[in-house]
Amino acid sequence: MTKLNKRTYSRYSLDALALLGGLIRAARKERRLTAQELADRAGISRGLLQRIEKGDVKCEIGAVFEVATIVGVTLFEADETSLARHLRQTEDKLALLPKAVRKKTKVVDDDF
Amino acid sequence: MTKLNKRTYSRYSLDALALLGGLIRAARKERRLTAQELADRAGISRGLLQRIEKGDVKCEIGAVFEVATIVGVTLFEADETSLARHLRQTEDKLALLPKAVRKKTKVVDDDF
DNA sequence: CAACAATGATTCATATACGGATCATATTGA
DNA sequence: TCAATATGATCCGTATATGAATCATTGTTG
Repeated sequence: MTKLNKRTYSRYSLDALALLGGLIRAARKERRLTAQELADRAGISRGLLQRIEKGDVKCEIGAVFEVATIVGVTLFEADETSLARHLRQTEDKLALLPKAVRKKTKVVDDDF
Repeated sequence: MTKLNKRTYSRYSLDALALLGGLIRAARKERRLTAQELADRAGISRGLLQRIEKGDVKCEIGAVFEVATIVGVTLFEADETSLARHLRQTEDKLALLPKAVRKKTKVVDDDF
């Protein structure tokens, strides 16, 4: 079966991605790191780093986050401890919500 | 040639990714969206959404950002206009930095 | 300016992320 | 409770992202 489903991206997603790439690039230059050097540190190829800095949508998010972390671009403006705390809070919040979302059956048989 | 290079990820990257996935999941439930519904809106499969909410490092960053955007999880705490402004500022900053990083030639002729 | 290093942009082979299908389990509403 | 639905977790075929290699161009330093 041919898969011709082409994904679409909102303007916001594209801008956010471009911004993230730009921040990484700026941080790398500030630290006077070669593209090759940063790529090596992150365990990726120079080509992939190029695409990341361009804001390419088709990149492993893990690779992008790793590169960002290495050059000090923080995604959540939070240090590790506060990140872990935030993680727990999110988990707690999830515990309060229903575990499955059930859609109402169209026909409402409403005899109180 | 077999490629056996396994990537590594810092604790921070993994936590940040898990947090992002958790935030997406929580936002989805708050909006009472089924996994299938959100996946459809984002133009991805339910399986991929599962991995995204788990914080899987191997996902297209574009897909993750798109899902996050749909449920209202903002990465940069910025609306679109301010995002665009931030983008320009980053570009300006880059213009000030040297375009290429040149390493000092450190090669010492040490054959003796 | 000359030599050299970094970047940008290709191409290609291959590892792999993806969609789709399926099944089991969990959860909800009646 | 029961039936219906959502979720979780597989497996598989295929589209594709990745690494590696290469070349041209740009930028840097001596």
